[in-house]
Amino acid sequence: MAPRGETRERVLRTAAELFQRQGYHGTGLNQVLAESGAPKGSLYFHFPEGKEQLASESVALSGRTVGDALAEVVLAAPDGPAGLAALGDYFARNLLESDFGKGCPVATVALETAAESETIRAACDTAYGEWLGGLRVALLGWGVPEERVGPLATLVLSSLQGALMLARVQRDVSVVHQVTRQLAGLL
Amino acid sequence: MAPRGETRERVLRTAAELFQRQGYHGTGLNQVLAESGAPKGSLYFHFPEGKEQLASESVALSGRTVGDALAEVVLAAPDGPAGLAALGDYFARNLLESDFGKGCPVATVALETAAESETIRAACDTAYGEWLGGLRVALLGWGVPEERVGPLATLVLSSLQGALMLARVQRDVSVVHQVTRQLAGLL
DNA sequence: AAATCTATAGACCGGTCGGTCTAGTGTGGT
DNA sequence: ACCACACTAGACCGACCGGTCTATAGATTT
Repeated sequence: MAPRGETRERVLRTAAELFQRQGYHGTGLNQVLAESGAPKGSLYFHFPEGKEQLASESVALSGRTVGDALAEVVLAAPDGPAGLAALGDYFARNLLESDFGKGCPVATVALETAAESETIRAACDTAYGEWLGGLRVALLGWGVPEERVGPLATLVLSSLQGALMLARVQRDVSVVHQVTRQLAGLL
Repeated sequence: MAPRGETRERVLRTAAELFQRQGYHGTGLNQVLAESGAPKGSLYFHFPEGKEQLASESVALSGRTVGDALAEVVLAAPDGPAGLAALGDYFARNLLESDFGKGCPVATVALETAAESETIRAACDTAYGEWLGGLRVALLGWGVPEERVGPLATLVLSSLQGALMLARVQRDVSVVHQVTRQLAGLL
């Protein structure tokens, strides 16, 4: 038998990847099970509240994973413009490597379920809240005046999210760089 | 019998509304049929390529509808800041009136299907292209220098799209206003 | 070694999915 | 009057949906 918690994590990671690529309603539990190699019984043992719980935890996991990666990328940058460029590069690379299959790991599920499942909506809200917090810290570190940090972090997150979506639609990452370059000019 | 084309349009309008609220995979054809009062045979008579065609045309319709409304709102504005504020107000009102059910009529379907259906992806791309074109014209009219118009229109569209998504997730329109206010400061 | 608990395993369920098919109905042309 | 044609109407299909259930295997405790 597999070690404690191993199956749970494998299922969760598979689900996170599929939800990111195909969205909530576009991803079937059977597919998650097939790709993770787990039987149905295990799924409902580890996630007794079913698909909703699986999606909530997937969003939380993705949010944390990407949030950590972003923090690393951003904190390594010497100044604001470099940091924003690194941010854009990070997402652009993910887009290209997945043939535009993987944009924001939260956005698709967020839009699909915001009005349908309070649980998932809250998980998405939390994930974005964490990113916003990280952005504020980074902006402060780059010398942005304290009273501008809040709105600016919001603007950066919004435009990055929009750019990520447009890039998938256009199958072209240039919009991401175009946006981050202009954001850099604001600092 | 209903007049020529009447059923087709009723189905299309119902579909557009449902796709906007629930996304592509979250909307069933049976629901579209039930709400529009059409039988299944009519659907496949008017849309022989099925759900994909219905979604493509819905996106095109919504894109045109909202695009026209935006053009009206924006062209009525005396200057850039007023125009951007009007843009934000338009979307914020839609969000509030629908209890955060209706954000961008294209975004959810776009994210869900960009990697899955080339047809729908192209329709979304066209819709956003039209909006971008309208934005460029408006910016030019507000005296933005010609070489800045392209990138700036992209930034406005991106950040507005991101803000619309975040607003639904946060169930709060303030992010929309926060973003349009900062964009206005860029002109 | 017996008992207990965690987790796996997958058959099974009613319901809904997108899509097809055949029959019929109202309308305009001739 | 008749015929085409455009459109309506909904029964029907296999596939798949999320979810439940019972049985069992492996590890852990006593």
